[in-house]
Amino acid sequence: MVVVATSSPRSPRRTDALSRERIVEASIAILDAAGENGLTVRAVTAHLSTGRGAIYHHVANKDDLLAEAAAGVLGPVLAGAEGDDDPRQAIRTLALGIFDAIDAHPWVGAQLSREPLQPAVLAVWRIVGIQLHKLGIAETALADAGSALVNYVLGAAAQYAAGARRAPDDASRRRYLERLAAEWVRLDPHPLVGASASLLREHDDREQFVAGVDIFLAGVTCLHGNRGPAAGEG
Amino acid sequence: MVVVATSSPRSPRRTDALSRERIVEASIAILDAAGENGLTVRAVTAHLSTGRGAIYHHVANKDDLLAEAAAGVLGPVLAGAEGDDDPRQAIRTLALGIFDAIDAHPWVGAQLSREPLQPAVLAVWRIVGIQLHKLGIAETALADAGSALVNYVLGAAAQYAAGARRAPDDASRRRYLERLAAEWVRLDPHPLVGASASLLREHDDREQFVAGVDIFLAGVTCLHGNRGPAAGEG
DNA sequence: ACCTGAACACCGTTCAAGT
DNA sequence: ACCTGAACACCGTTCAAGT
Repeated sequence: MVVVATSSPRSPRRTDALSRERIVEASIAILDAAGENGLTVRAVTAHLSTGRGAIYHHVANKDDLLAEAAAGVLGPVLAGAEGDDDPRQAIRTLALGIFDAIDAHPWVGAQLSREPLQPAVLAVWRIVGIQLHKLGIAETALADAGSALVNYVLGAAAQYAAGARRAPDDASRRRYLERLAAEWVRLDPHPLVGASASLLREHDDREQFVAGVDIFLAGVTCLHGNRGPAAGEG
Repeated sequence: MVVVATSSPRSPRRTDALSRERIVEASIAILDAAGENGLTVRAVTAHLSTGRGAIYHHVANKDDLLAEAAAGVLGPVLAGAEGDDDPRQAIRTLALGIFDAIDAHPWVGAQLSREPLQPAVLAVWRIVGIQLHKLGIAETALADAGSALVNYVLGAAAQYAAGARRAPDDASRRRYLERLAAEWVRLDPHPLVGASASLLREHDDREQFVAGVDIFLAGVTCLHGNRGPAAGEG
């Protein structure tokens, strides 16, 4: 995108002139600071020092605003995720990029699960499809594996983000997990629950997330074994 | 739960007396008929022919109402999902039960991704954990496999529900997929996209969903191979 | 063409007043 | 104790009036 500057020596124009970009930028700032409930048309227009109705000249409605904000966050992540030689590594990189973006902007998680047609989600489908194709998966198996992987990545990232929203810093996260573990064992005397609860306190969301990606990759490889002997099917 | 009836011959009381159950019941009916945006305190109280403030004697707030409604839908599904001999089959049954519940009540999908601590979600964790334990998975591997599976099931079901919300009946679903496939190939000339787009038109959400569960189970089995030779790790 | 801000038709929640 | 419904403090969106 080329920006042509007017060549006046001291620019008389302020950084004015509402635009879709400026509106989306302000929305992202508000969402990060105040969460999804904090995003109101009044907050956006106040942030931009303009009238309440002004944004409707550049954006259809609030849903559009939210979708555009999510695309603004994920755009760079998705743009940088195509060029890796090893398909497995490319998928891990993409998944972790999405995880980190949602971790930094938790409201993105809910937004991605809301609208399957939005461009950012379609881009994820595309990248996953290409990498799985490189692994030798095709036809229905490709569709099944692709949807499984995309749904896991988007679903899990949203799930972790929901937790992160409730516990923004490390200390509150520790308290949160402590409370969850305690309530867990209180509700359920099953010995397995006790063991899981103590693991819960120490686990790392990001590592667990990518472990899930690896389980998927192993499953895909196993079922359509292009590497090692295939496992039997029940 | 035992209901004790007053023994008057012609009951003078109507089916009155607001209760948490009646309020949740009305909320589910409204959510099914009008979607998540249709659930307003005014709609609920009108449906129950009472004052706007009445429900606050039985329910904390609107979030509480929504969580309780989701629990009301999933309760029976989760209660019936514990007793199967084959762990893999038990997991498939649970996953499909959740899928069908969300398919019938799409608003449940978004609700499950919103609050990780809600009882219904904890019940899913519990059941999945027990079944994976039966498969011989333990410790960190159990935590990783459990979180992967739970996140896939909840995430995927929510994703499919988001699609179903936009295309309630068969005809509109066909049009929806047709539009998506067309736009897909228009945006992206990659040959892989063309093949995927035609598969998209014929695929069955439910079958694809359970295929994802199977990929997961295969991955878990492969990585901690208690059946057949384990695949190597890169 | 773009912006303003009052006005409209809604919300969730509270609370004095009733029974 | 439970219910009522007016009142409060908000919303998203529209639109005549301005520049």
